[in-house]
Amino acid sequence: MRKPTIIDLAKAAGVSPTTVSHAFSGRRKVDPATRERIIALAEEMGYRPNQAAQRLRSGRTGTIALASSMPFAVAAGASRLGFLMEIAASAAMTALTRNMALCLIPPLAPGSNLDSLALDGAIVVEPARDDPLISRFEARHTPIVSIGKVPGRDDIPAVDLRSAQTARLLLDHLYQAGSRRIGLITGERRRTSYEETEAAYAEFAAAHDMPQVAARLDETGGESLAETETMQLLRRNPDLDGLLVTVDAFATGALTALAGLGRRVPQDIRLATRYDGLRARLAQPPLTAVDLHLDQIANIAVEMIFARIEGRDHTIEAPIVTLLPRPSSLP
Amino acid sequence: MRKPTIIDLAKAAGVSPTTVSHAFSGRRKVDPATRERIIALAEEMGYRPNQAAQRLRSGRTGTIALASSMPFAVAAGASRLGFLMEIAASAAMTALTRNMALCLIPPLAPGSNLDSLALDGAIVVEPARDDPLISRFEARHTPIVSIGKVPGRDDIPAVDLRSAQTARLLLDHLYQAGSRRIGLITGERRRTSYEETEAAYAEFAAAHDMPQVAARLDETGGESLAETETMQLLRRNPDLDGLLVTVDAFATGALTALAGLGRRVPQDIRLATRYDGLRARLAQPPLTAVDLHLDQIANIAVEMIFARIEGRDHTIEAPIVTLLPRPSSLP
DNA sequence: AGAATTTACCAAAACGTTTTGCGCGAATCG
DNA sequence: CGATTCGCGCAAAACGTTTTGGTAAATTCT
Repeated sequence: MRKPTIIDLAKAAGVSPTTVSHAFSGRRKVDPATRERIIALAEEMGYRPNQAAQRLRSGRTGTIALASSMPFAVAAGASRLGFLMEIAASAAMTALTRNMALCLIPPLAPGSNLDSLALDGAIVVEPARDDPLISRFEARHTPIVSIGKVPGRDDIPAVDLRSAQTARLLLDHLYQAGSRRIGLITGERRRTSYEETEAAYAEFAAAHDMPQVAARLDETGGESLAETETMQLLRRNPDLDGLLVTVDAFATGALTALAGLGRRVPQDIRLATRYDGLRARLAQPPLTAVDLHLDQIANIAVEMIFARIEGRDHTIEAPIVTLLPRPSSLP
Repeated sequence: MRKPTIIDLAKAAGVSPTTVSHAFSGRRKVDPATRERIIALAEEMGYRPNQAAQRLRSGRTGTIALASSMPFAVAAGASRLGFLMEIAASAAMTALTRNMALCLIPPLAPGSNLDSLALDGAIVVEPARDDPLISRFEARHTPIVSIGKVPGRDDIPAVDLRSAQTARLLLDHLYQAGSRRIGLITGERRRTSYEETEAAYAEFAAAHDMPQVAARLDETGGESLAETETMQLLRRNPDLDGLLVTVDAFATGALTALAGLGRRVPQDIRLATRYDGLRARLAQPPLTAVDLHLDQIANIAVEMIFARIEGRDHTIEAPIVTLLPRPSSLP
């Protein structure tokens, strides 16, 4: 009573294994009648092609990597959660439906064993300009799909995170909520989301005749760095009445700073961030954020890397982002 | 310039593929000298055994499942994070070092495609008594390791979550912080962690001559259910000055209720929970919790399922839990 | 010294697919 | 009507391991 093989199925259907294979793969014509008979019989017998055999034959490994260059302190943190894990959960599920396994790659311990594991493709999350992750995979000829464009690399397929649009959405919202002097805090590394946000901010500032007050923080600094830097920022620019902070850990750090300075949120100064994670939602007050639809993004990334592995080239539009207004910026 | 195979390596070493295989697996004696020569040569040529071939030959799939019976509302939530993901992240990494892929199994959509995917083993997270997940895997003869014992099933290998000890730790702490009337909130499903906590609570109550005030909530109810139920609990037992809430989402719900009732935390009533997630840490005030060392737990579970798959039976002690006192229970 | 055992290795047969080249009858073409 | 194409199907050769049943030579036993 072992699992039926393609041979068992072929015998039962009175055809050769070849025909069964073609019936499933569609790589050659088979008579529609026989095809249906085979499919039905397969269903009945509970036949599933053996993956190991398929992979051996095809040379594929059935594994795709999910890698992030964000330092753990931000990407995963002491609690190992957030942005990356949210993507991982969705991507893992979608990969499953494709009979692919998703491997989480730890943030690049230098000279790590990354070379030892065989991969069909890699999904890279928010890479920075000249990110070593990218060159690693390229050196191995591993197909890449990026979540968030790779700065300066339009040739690498990516799921757009729509950061420019996100920034405009948040800035317009802060403006409508009454803010006239808005500051910006992003990260130091050159990621597309920061660059687009900064550009949108510059444009917004110009359009509203607003002075630019911006800071870039070291991502490994986390909440505490954001706290001290926000303090300084407000000391130098006491008239700030709005703050756009792209990284959620920075945003909660900023919130602490504001509380320390005695600025009331949202009455004196309004605060908004990008990623709608637990941090944003549980903050006091809860932070206005944007629904990036990360689950869909993750699925799209998997579909795209899958297409890429198969040699097809398939670009899928990223979902539209939507604003999630919360007390941190509401009157 | 394709990847060297065992045959290439055998030729280079002047032996047969058989010998190379044995040199690596150690399943038969080979001359130590030749063995070393082979290993060195393998290193030099960059030989890695082809996994697909190994799996085809051995009949293994190289995939283990990570499954939870907790409803998404609690286990993953709108943000898909928490307990489960924390385990997933660690387990995935450890699995990687074993050349195994970890698959996240979605919480059992009834009649789902679970049967379709081939698994070498499954790690089940905090199963309940008579959990359908368990019977599913057993029906398929898939080896199981449970994180948190399976109630009533001492025959299934498990990594103990030490819930009895955890409960005692928290109860003693609350007592030392001044609480004399402590209430308990757990979940409805019969999970070992609840059962052990309840037992420890009963024992503690008896020892301290304290009346028992306990509630079990529907896990799908989440924060809002916990809020209303906590209200009721306190209305009926206004003298409560301590609360042990095992599920973090319930704990934050309770916190909201307490605020609504005008009870100050920790002055009037002290609160503690079990899982030290983002929720506990970000709550206002931050919640006293316990470090379960989930990363280690996850690794242990992977090691155990791995041993189990290979036919060995290997039990590894769970790490000792440690208290994380926070303002929710500190004077 | 001959028999029995151990050592060190090898050849060949799986494992379950997919792919390639080929055959054969039927349909189409000039 | 002969020649060509097309549709449908098959046999056999990979893909890279591990395992099993061997065989000589070296060692040990009696």
